[in-house]
Amino acid sequence: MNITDLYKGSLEAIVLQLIRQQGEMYGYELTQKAREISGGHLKITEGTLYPLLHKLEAEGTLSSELKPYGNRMRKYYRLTKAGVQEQEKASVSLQEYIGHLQQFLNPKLA
Amino acid sequence: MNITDLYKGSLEAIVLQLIRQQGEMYGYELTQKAREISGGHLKITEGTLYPLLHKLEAEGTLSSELKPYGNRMRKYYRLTKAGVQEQEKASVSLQEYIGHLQQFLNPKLA
DNA sequence: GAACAATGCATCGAATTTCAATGTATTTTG
DNA sequence: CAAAATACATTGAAATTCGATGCATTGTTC
Repeated sequence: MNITDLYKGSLEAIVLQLIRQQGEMYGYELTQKAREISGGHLKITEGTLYPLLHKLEAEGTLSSELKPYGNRMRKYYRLTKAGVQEQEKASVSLQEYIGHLQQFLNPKLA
Repeated sequence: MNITDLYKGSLEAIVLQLIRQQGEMYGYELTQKAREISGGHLKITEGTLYPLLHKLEAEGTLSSELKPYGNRMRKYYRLTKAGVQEQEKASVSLQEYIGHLQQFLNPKLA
């Protein structure tokens, strides 16, 4: 069991959370920000991130816009209106989840 | 995104944690305890739990003992010596993970 | 006492998720 | 100028997870 494995179920919630905070983000930026905040533990691979972003866009949670940055392109993602709702639900779920994890670790505080 | 999904990556750590606290536990008991502590959110299905327990036993993290309870059998699992080490690592990882999740939710406290 | 829910083990196939590898191209750094 | 970083993406394999199913016992309810 690797600490990296723990993040598996929470990746989507984290991505929505980061985009919400920053307003808009591009893929590579998400991988860097996630790594930074997690103290290096959450290394989102491309094979995980891009399919996830595409799925979220297909579902109508995210919208994207290509913007040139010098000679290369960045694909910026932001939350749609529906996405904001989704993110808010995800945020509540995350907080509950954290609370439950703490219960598991420290069942005395029942 | 369902709150249940969040638990995916942390299932193994939670199972080890519960067995550590209780000394020994059988499969069905684990599903009930997990559900209870998570306020009903973590419903570990049999198709998930039993393969996981078997894997952990095959790896030498858990050992099992069949004990009769009335006319039916319960298969009790406990941590091996190696399993205790594993569990301690998992516990530390879980705490770090929780800390990181809180960072994602509340990045001000950097 | 018959039916149904709960307890207790388990497997199986499908679906989903995730990783590692690979590909292309530009920009920055040593 | 070569290597590392930036930036997009796909693909196939591996791992995980779910839902359905199966079997047997025990407890509850009508």
